[in-house]
Formats: sequence, C-alpha cells, structure tokens
Amino acid sequence: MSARETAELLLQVGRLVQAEGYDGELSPAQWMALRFFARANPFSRTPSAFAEFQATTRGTATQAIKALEAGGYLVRQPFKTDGRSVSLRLTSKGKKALARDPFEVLVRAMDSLDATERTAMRRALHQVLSTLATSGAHRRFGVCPDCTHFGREMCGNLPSTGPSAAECLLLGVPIQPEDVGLLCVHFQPMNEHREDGRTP
Amino acid sequence: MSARETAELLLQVGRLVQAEGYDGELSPAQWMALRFFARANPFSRTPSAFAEFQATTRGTATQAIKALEAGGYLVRQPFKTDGRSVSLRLTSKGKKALARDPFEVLVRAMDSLDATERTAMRRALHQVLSTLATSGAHRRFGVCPDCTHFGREMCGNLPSTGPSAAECLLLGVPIQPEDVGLLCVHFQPMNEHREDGRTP
DNA sequence: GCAGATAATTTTGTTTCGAAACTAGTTGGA
DNA sequence: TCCAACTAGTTTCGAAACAAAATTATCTGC
Repeated sequence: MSARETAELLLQVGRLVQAEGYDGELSPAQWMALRFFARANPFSRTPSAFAEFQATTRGTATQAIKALEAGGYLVRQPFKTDGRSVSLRLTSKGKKALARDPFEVLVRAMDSLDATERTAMRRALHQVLSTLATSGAHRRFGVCPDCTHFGREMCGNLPSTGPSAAECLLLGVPIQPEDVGLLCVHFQPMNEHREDGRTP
Repeated sequence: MSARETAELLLQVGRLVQAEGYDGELSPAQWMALRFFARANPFSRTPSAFAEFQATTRGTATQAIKALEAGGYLVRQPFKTDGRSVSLRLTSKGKKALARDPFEVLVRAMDSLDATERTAMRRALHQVLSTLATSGAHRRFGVCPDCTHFGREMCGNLPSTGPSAAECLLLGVPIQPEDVGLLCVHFQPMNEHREDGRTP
C-alpha cells in the first residue's frame, strides 16, 4: 500500500518537472539531450547512447540532436576510429543555456531537503533504477568509481605518470581525471551480474 | 552537488517509467488519466481536475478522456448540482485494465525497498512536491486526513450517524468513509498558508 | 435579466514519438 | 579479396500529445 503511494508521488514529481520543461527556449526532449551531453564522458556522447539513456529510439534521439545543432547548442565531430560514429559536444551557448535549465527548480527543491533525507533518497533511487533496469532490459548509466571496469593504478612505476592513473579495463584505454565522474554507456555496476550474456 | 545528482536520478526514473507506458493497450497520457480517475474522490473526477493534476491544459485532458470513453474504460455522468460539470467513473473494463498498468513495475520496484527507506522516500517526495507546487503555481492534490478542510465529528449526536462522520468544512458536505483516502482538488495542506489569496 | 465567470469541448498547428526503411561504415569469416 | 552480417546514424511516415485560442453551455452576482 505504501509502495503504491510512494510510486505515485514519484510519477507525479516526474510529470510536474516535465511540464516545467515547456517554458523557455527548448523543448523537454531537447533539455534532456543537452543535460545528457553535458554529463556524458567522451565514449558516450553519441546519438545511440543518448537514445538508450532516454529509453527511446535512435530516430527520435536524432531529431532532438538535430534541433540542438541547428540552434547552435551542440557541435558534432566524427570519431577518428570509427567513421560511422559522431561525438556531440556542447558549445559555449549550450553551456550557458544549461544555467537556465528549468530542471534547476528540482535541484533547488532537493536542496530544501536535509542531508540525511537526501542521501537516503539517492540510495533508494539507485536501487529503484537498478530494479527497473533489469525488469525492463534497459541499460544503466553510471560513473567510473561504481563500475566493474574501472582500474585505478596507484602511484605508477614510472615517475612520468601522475600519482594515480585511471583506466577502463573494458576498453583498455586511459581515462582522463575530469572524465571519471561522467556518465558512461559501458557502465557495469559492481557486485551485480548480467544474466543475459550481453557482455560484449 | 548531491542535490543535482539526486534530482537527475529522479528525472531518470520518471523518464524510464514513461517509456514503459508505451507498451500495451493505452498511451502514457491515457494511463495517467485512468490512474487519476481511479484515485480521485467524487468532487475531483472531472476533466478540469485531471488537467490540473497532470499539469496540462483542459483541452489536452479532454482528448485523453475522450479516447478512454471511446474504448469503454470510462463512463461519464453529469453532475446534478452543476450542469456544466461531468463526473468520470471507471467501468469494470477500466478497473481490469488497471491491473495491467505498466506503472506496476514501479510499484514492485518500490516494494523491493525496505520499509524505513520507503517511508523516508515518501516523506522526502512529499516535501519536494510541496516545494515544486509553490514555485510553479501548481495545485497540490492530497487526501482528507492531511487537509485543513477535513472535519471529523466523533460519535454523532444522532444514533443514526455512525461512530464518526467525516465532513468537508470547505464544501460543507459529508464525506463517505471510502472517499477519505482519495485525492481531492480542494486539498489544502495543513500547517501551510497560501500567499496568493487564491482561496476560493 | 444581463454581464462576467466557469466547465467542457472543438479546432488548429506544432512537436514528439515509435516503427520501419534506408545509407554508410565496420567486422568476420570463407 | 570478397561478401554477408552487423552497427551507427539518418530519414520518413503516421499517430499521438501538446498548447493555444475559439466555442458552447451553464452558472453566479448584481
């Protein structure tokens, strides 16, 4: 009984925030795209990754991106390693627009909670997201420190490397310090296993 | 910093649940309408109330309702007291459909939380909703026990009345026991005041 | 009775969406 | 090398959702 009530509240908050998104210069879907490309790491700044994050189709994702590009909020850059992929990046106009994100009202509302409530909520939401992701065959997005593939080599043997070098064990590439906290498509939560053998 | 992260998780859950709504017999907006009319009290089963709940326009609300009526999920009944208003009610087909609500995955996900986490989350969501409602000029929906206008007369003087009779002090009408836990448009949270003089 | 407010609907044009078809680049065998 | 299967991204299409404005019917206060 309490579960249903809580779930309804959650849905209600989501709906309210989406309605806020209609004010202003961008549409709700476009705001989501702008937020995503601001928060995604270099591997993940692609239309496909955004489509998965958004739980929508690639076609729909392309349209939101096209609109943002036309408005000068995003610029595209082809990948060197794969001619099919493109990387989207926020322009300075895109970054400035984020400051006017209607979603900020939700951030402020979160700020009105005290710290213990907020962390309790964050942990609970994490678990809910995990449950939803497994039941709905969605991919979770997360950051390096929570990821199985994250390798941190302490105090490299060579003096030329810094005090600690981050690396993605899945892709075998180094990770820049500023990217460690960004969202990644290849995220694999620790202490959990995939049952469907989708591991690439 | 933690506030932004938590807010993003909240948004993500909302988006995921909305995407679930595309599977099945009804559209997301229609599911919302069906849920609302199942949970709203007799005063509040109107198109206008649903529009406010949904943070959308009355025109949009009418269209979702029209589709549900055409599908046999809802029936309309004009108010006796006001010829303009109509009351929507779920048919047995509508009630049966609710059991297949894709939103149930969220309820199950909530069930996976333990009781203390869930109540913490419910309280936090309540507060967030209040903050959002005041900042965005939206009306809050709530239930009688939390409402200023709720009057409960203990042990009525007349033996014909039950052990306790509920009443809405705003409208001056009695409230059936089964309606006390349903959502109401006229809800006014206790210990809070409206500053905008919108009290009717 | 009349002016103004309110409940609901209709209409119009825009945006969003999923689905499916399509292009182009990549990968892995034979 | 060649070709089939696959993948990233795009385009197109029709359906739905949406806001905004116009419309109708009803109610309320004066």
